[in-house]
Amino acid sequence: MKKNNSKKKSSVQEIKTISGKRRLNKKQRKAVKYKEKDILVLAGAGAGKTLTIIARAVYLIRNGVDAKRILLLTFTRRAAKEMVDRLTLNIGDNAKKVTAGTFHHFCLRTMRQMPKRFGLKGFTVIDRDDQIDLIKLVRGDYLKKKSKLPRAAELANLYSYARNTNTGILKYLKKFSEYDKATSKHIRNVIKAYEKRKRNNHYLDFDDLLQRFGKRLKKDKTLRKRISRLYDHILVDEMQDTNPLQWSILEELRNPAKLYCVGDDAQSIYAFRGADFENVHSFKDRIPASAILRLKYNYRSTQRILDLANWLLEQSPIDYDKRLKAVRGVGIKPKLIDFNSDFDEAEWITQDLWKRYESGSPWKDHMILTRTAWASRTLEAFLIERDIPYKFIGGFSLLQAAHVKDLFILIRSAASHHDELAWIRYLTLWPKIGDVTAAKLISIMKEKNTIKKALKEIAVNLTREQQKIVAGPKTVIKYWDKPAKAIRASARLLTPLLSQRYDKWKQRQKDFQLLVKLAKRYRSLNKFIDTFTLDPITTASAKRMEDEDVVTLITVHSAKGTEAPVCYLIRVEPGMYPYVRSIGDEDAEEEERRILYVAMTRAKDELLITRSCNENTNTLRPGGSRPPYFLADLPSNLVKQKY
DNA sequence: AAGCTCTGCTTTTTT
DNA sequence: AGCAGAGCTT
Repeated sequence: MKKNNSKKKSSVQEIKTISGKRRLNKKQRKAVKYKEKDILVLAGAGAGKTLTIIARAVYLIRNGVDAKRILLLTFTRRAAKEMVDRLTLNIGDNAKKVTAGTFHHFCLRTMRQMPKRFGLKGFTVIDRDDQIDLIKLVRGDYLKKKSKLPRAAELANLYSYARNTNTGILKYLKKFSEYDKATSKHIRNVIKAYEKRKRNNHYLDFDDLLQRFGKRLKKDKTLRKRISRLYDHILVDEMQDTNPLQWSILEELRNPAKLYCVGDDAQSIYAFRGADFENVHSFKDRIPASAILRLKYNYRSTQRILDLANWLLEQSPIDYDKRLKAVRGVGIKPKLIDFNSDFDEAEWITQDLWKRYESGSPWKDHMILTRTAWASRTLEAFLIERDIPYKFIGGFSLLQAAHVKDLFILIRSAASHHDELAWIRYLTLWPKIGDVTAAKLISIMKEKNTIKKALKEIAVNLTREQQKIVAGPKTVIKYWDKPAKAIRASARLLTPLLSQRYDKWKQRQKDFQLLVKLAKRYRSLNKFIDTFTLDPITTASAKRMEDEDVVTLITVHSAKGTEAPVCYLIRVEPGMYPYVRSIGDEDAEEEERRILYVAMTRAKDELLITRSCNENTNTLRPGGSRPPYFLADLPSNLVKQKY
């Protein structure tokens, strides 16, 4: 198979990357070739976490491990895809045999393969928006009982957080929230009602994917054996972002397979999702026989950039024990540039981008990092106006656009007449039908055991003009195995309705053509729906292909694991770092520091920090006291400041 | 009683 | 841009 000159097994010295070959250093090689059972590789930003995880897989496969027996778990879909691409670069098509994906993806896949073993029959995966919609429905019932309740989105957050940390909801509320006892109980009741409704509809929300999987494996020893025996090696990326629920899944999977985890506690920025860097700190306590290896050298950035990042972490009360050392040399000092408004800021950035482009650097060498999707709106408008090609990553996805959701909901309603959420939304699209009528029709449909009978039954209850309502799902059913056709037909049917409902219709309609194009890749609508629920494609990234020469506009959270020669951090203002909503909560504020740290350490050669400190940002707190701000006491020698 | 429309308010991060 | 709630129309 693979030729080996020496008798020794092949060892990995070099790994191919998009930008060329990378030689592993001694420590990295040690990690990659680790023979004993479980290992945790702790590495600072840019120290080659991804590189070593790829190298590990390559090494294993070259030394005879069947690629099928490697499970590679990542945190985001993007990371999974990148890993597979990089693996392919090194070992070719064998890479496709590796099971790679997010925790959610892996759990869903396995449960779809053997639903009965997990106590499931047909089920629909619902995303966060659906979850909120369903909570809204039950929340409405409880609101009548005349006491206050948090909003649906807040309820979803509380519930999700409690589950991801394996905590009961009441216990969680007592510990981490300000709600009094009565409200807490009220909240619990709403959640119980939500769970019941969810069961009746055969829905699984994102957390169910993990929880159901983990629980079943724990209970059913035969099942645990069956699944855990499929893998010899489990590679886990971004270990610091795993939460207790995910850890419990790893516990079930990890024997006899060996664990190889990489992480960095200074980059833990998903606490809001229950991420717990105890999974990193307590690794050795949980698995006493394990090894921990630290990688110190930074291969990404130049030292001036790291000096600033190091300074930021040193300001923290937490000792991260992470002084990043650049291998690449001193480099250019980061720039800090002040503007009067976000308009001036956006204008300057677009000008700077053009200047760089015209002097020969491609668009794709530039990344713009934003704390929130919303905060980059001004800049986005400027990018469009000044004809700078860009893609947006993070924030809103294509599926979240109202009109796309409407179309999806039609397809889902055709999939099952028990899908309450889909039917409510679909029916209320039509004139003269509000939630009351919709609820009536849905209860009529519930009685029937096939969708065809259900459709017939509601047709009887509709006026002549309203017969079109049933035509929608009927058409979709007809084209079930031809997703592109089904979507085209649905779009045609909905257009008269939707064009009235939404302005800028022409722009929105383009998304439908995009969907048709995407749907062509799928053989049936089932797969299409699943994929889109779990991996929502963002509008901008769907429109542009991966390697196109475009500027990347990205939320810091999505940017983890990526890099670019030139990085702009925009709106680095008081109220943004730390973000206003985190102010007052010590842990949350500290997480904000790590977010800024992640942002800074994305830059390879140049880091440009921009901000506009106007009246708005200075009056964030009533009484005029200044909010905490990470760059408040920035030593002037660390950056080159401009006005 | 059900549906519709207008207005003002808020706007994190992701699977 | 989307949501909740008030008030208006059918």
